[in-house]
Amino acid sequence: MIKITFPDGNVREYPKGTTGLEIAQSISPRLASEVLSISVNDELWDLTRPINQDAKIILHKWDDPKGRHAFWHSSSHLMAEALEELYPGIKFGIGPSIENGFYYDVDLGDRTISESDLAKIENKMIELARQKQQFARTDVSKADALKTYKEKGDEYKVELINDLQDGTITFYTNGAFTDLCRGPHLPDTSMIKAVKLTSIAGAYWRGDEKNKMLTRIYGITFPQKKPLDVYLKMMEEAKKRDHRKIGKELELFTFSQRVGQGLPLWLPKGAELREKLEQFLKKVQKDSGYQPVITPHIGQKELYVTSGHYAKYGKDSFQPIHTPQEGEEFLLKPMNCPHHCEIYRSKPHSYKDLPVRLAEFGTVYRYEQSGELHGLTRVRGFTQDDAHIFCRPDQLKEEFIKVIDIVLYIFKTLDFEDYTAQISLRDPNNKEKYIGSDENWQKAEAAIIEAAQEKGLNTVVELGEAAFYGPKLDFMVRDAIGRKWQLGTIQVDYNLPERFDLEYTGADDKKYRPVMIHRAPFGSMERFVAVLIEHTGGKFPLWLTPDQVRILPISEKYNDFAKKVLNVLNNSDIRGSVDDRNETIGKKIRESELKRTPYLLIVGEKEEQENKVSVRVQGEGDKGSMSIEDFADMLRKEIEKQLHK
RNA sequence: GCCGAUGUAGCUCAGUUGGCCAGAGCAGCUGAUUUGUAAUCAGCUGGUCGGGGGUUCGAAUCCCUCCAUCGGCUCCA
Repeated sequence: MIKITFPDGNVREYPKGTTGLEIAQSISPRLASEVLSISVNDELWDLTRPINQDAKIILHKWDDPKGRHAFWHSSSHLMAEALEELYPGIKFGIGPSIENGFYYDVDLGDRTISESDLAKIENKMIELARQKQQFARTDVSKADALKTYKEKGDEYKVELINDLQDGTITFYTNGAFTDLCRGPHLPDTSMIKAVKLTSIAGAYWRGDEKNKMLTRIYGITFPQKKPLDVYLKMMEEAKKRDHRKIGKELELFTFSQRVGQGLPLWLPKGAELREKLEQFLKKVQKDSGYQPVITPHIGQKELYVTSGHYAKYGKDSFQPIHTPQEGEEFLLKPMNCPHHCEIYRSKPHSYKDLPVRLAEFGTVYRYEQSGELHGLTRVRGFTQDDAHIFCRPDQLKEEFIKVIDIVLYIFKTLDFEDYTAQISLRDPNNKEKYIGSDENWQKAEAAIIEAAQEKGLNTVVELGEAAFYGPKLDFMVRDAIGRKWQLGTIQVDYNLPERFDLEYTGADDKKYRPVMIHRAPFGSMERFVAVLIEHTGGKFPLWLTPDQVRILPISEKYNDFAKKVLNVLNNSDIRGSVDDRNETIGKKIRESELKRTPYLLIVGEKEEQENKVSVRVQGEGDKGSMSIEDFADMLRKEIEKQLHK
């Protein structure tokens, strides 16, 4: 007998060689039908693999990423089996599970697959899944594994196996398909009930553009039909919320081929929205001791040679601007930090002055690869809500915490309730990629980790994701339909103060080096507005929305009264407009509803006589009439509540 | 930058195997109507079919090339 320890600490005895599936069956048949994979002593296993020693186990179901991982990984093998049957001789790269589904990279030789072939593959997958094929695991020696794939002529698998250690190699077989795989897999294919192949794309073998481009087929599967429908609905909803679509509908921003790729043009409504966001953050920053500064859009090449950015990004940036003066070169600024360093240098600093917090909504230009550009989330000219904090090393953690407070205040105000913080540290095995001393890196990394802990942030640590000059803390938010976005960032930098020879005088009259913090709570105005659009579906909070109120006269006879109402509202700092067109009230309502104007005021004979307005709330309908003052008061209270005043 | 797809009026889209002056709805303009909670009616204007080149008696439709957009890959100071 062996002892099995459950997550709650319970211990039960089972015969040696018991499988995860049998353990699940011993608890309840229902659990056995739902369980997808098992952790055995923190290692992810197949449910059908015999357990021969005492072990700590966790059973993973669909609600657990480790359960879905097995499900989608098995689905990827199922798709491979279908592909091999439909396209004999096809070669396989890798086919992992991903956050939402799975993919497989395949080399089709001379053949091609298009979107229209996907249904055929899906049907084949369903057909094979119904055969209840078992996933059989076999240990193979490296020599045998190589032999198998050399005979099959699959050079990709051969390359993968060459990198593996003998004794750790396993194959999995389902039906006619055998694949090199670490597992784990489902007991059999019958659990895969709903299949959707979502897209086809090119992907380089091993992500290297020097290698051959393989065809990547993405898909997602579910244990029932219903969650697939829910998923497909969610995808549709995401399409509806696409900021590029809503940005057009609400006339927030546009692009022009003639102006150039990735260079957004902010339309009046969008500019107004963006301005509100800026004012909001400026107020918060003023209260937190930041000092606004303004710097030019270009700087001498020397500036970026000093900062080190020229060496690293010069080739891939907008190229230098030349002047009539021979040899003179300027660069469009790709970041604001060097300018701010020069501001710091403009006068001597005492330890008593620190921290110095310089803030600027600074527009920067980066030559992103053309294929990278995407709506407002990835552009070539954008405005950072940037600030640089110069502080003493002993102030670092406290300053870091203060920045976290600002970020969290913003998230709270804009209803981003679900967020995590990613701590990006350097890759300990690849230290030469980074600049700065070991000691400084350790200090900075410790300060970030401690600050995040003290604020009780939900964090994940990523090694190798740090910037080349320092570690960072990035905030990832989930929007209203569950998608993840990276927003604010806080970065520690020991490098630029060194390069710009920044200093302050200590109490002992000696010179010291300040530490620099880069931070942008929004990230960039462009990206933040894009995420905000997708999060809200274009229904912005009242304080932020460009048009808070639209006044709709029943007919032209009441235009004068409508203008009077608008006047009263304007005097209460409420933004609005009158729809004085010669249109029916039904049409005016429809258009304003589609523009997502939060409040519509309908005014006609009745309202004019009683000096009242009829209120209609966007998406909710008629709310009856009230006096203009009461309405203004209601809006004022709503805005105060949104801004936590 | 790489692979693949797409590009028709301000917007959303039709345009059959290459064949009469390239269509619709919305928007816009003009007129009628003066409206009570999601589209009033009528008329009109508007397109070198992404740009350039080619094949053909004839090209939105076929070919080449450039540009842009979309889906990925790589990248993201």
